Amino acid sequence: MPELPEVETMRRGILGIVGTRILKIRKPRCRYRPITISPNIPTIHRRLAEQTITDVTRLGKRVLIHADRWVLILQPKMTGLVCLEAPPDADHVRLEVLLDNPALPLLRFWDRRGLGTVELLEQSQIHDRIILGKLGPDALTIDRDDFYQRFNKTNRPIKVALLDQKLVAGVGNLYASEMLHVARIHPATPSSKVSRRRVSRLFDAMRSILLEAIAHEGSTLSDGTYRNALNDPGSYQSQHLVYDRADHPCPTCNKSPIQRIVQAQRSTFFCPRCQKS
DNA sequence: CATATGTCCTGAGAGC
DNA sequence: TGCTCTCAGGACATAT
Repeated sequence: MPELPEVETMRRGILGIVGTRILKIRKPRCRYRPITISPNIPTIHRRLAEQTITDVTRLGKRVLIHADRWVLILQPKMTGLVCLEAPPDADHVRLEVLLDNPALPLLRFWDRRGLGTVELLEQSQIHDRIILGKLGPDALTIDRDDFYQRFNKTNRPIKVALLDQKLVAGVGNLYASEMLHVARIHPATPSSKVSRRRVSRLFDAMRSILLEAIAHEGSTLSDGTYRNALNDPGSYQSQHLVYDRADHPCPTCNKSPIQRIVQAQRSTFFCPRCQKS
């Protein structure tokens, strides 16, 4: 579930490792099927050991740890976490980075479902291997006109288009429903048929919701999986207007119940009264 | 090219 | 109580 706000919270949570030297990269024994790690651990260790971390950045829903000319890319996907404190449990730790810092001795990549990935690339490979053909502009830096042009070019339902990382990077299933509600747009509307005025409203809703969600350190849903780097839950779930609130009265109009529909095999939540066409 | 569907994975919760 | 079944969804592979 980690989307832009959760991944940005992970990034900010481990910023303190900048300036620290990497001692060792290792994979704890784990009874589950191993996650995808590329290249293999000994190679990653050989390239990163003794290198100093120079920056931690975010690319869409990935966390990037920079050291020398290398970039360690952590992709949490559904249940991945980046932990500086004790992870939720010891069984699902997928990668450990030992650091030369008594205050922050160990960075862990934890992932219960194991769909996440770890990849080490050279800085010079990032554009061709991660951005090109995969990622559009970041949801927090794209400009209003580019946003409109991109969503005007596809006929898919606008909710489905919002999940396409090639259009705009960072939005996922939860925040897509929330921003469409605030923008008062029906999620099934073909994207190209949404008026410029409404797309502009969506742009504003996207920015304000993502920024507010970051301020709340993301959303920890009822399964409790998502945690920040210190193993604390986020609090934006208390601000959700429609997500996972089927049959609850719409908090905006106080009249219609929130409706759940399925689009592209994913749940969408909206108010049929507030979000027409 | 654009769009749609299938797949990966584990644990929580439902239903019997 | 303990079993089986369904579902959650990010991103990529494959199909139409």
